Amino acid sequence: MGSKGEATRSRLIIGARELIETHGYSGTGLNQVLAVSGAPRGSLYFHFPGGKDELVAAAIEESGAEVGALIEEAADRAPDARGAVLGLLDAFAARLEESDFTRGCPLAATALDSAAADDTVRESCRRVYTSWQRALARLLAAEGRATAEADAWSVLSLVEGALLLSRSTRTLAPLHHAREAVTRLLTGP
Amino acid sequence: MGSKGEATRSRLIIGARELIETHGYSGTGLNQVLAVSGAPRGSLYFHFPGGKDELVAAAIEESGAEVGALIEEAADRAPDARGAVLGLLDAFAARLEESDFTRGCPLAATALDSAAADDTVRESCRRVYTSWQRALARLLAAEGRATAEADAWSVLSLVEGALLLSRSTRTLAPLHHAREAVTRLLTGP
DNA sequence: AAAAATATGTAGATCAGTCTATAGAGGAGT
DNA sequence: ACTCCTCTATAGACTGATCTACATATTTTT
Repeated sequence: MGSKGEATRSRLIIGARELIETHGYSGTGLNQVLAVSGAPRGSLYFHFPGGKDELVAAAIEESGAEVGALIEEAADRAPDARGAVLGLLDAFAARLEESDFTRGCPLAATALDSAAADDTVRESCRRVYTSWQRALARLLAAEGRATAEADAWSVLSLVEGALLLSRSTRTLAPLHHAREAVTRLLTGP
Repeated sequence: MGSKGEATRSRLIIGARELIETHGYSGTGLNQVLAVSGAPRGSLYFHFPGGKDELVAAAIEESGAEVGALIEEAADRAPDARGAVLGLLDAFAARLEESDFTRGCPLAATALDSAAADDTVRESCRRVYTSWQRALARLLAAEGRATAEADAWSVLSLVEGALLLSRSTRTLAPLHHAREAVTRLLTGP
């Protein structure tokens, strides 16, 4: 495993991540990925014998891990679960604004347009979303919240929906109002 | 304006709606649309000189109007805004389950993967989402809720996020938990 | 030298869009 | 009643580009 090979593999995943986040699975061509990452065609099928599906699945998992780390980071920084979610929303808002509303949830576009398609990619999306929900549930359960599992799903729904609407309307309003909603949801019992 | 022409135009939109809902903008080929609707290629460019973008935009608007009617219908049936949203969630849950988790929000896939596509489609999505938010805001304002505008965005985020997650995980859990969250959000001040 | 990785070339399918030809309906004029 | 004319709509072939995947050859690393 030469470091050169790993570097090329990494560049391919990075390129795929950038493209599928904004254009989804079908909207991303391998030629585009190759152009962005500067890798030759042969390298793609050497590192990802499964072709497009394997590359996209790897990109999804990597993006998922990155957001997972973002959740943990926000949890470390904030005094409680509510603060962690607010921090997460702020981080997403900043990302969305910096990218001129092209980068919201890195999985969403792919999760939706591959839902009826390939099993590999769809399964990756399912696994990543579930891992995020579990991370949130852990935070909520750590505060003794009885409905941690359910609340984690609701909070994740709120965040994902706000990202979708903010990106589509090109306004931070949905994300902004999601802050208030999270505060209300995670206050009290 | 023969009725024959209108019928063909309608069949094209119906076919486009079915396909873009599950595969998004990029994932839907015009050949597929033609095959599903049984219309010849020439008819497509006769009724939609703007090509794919114009057809998809028309499909988005029609789907948007249908969901808008669904909101009004739920509002008529329920005693208050909270009940209306719960009815809407139930309707979406039924739709999702009946379609084996392929049909959630009819716009979402297109809204996300058409970020780079022509402005026509993106603008249609933005307009439809905003119209849904306004419909919800009217319901909330009618009950004297001061934060109707903000709450409408939050509720819509919650619904859209739950649809996304339910479809991706192939479970009704997110939609189910969204019911509880809506109840909590729309109870009290 | 053997294995790992890179570098192109190419195949076959599908893509959106344009082109020309033609069928059908309804009105006008004789 | 009949033909002529026009507009609407259908019908499908065709184009050039692009797509994923595979094949083969070359370079780099161990």
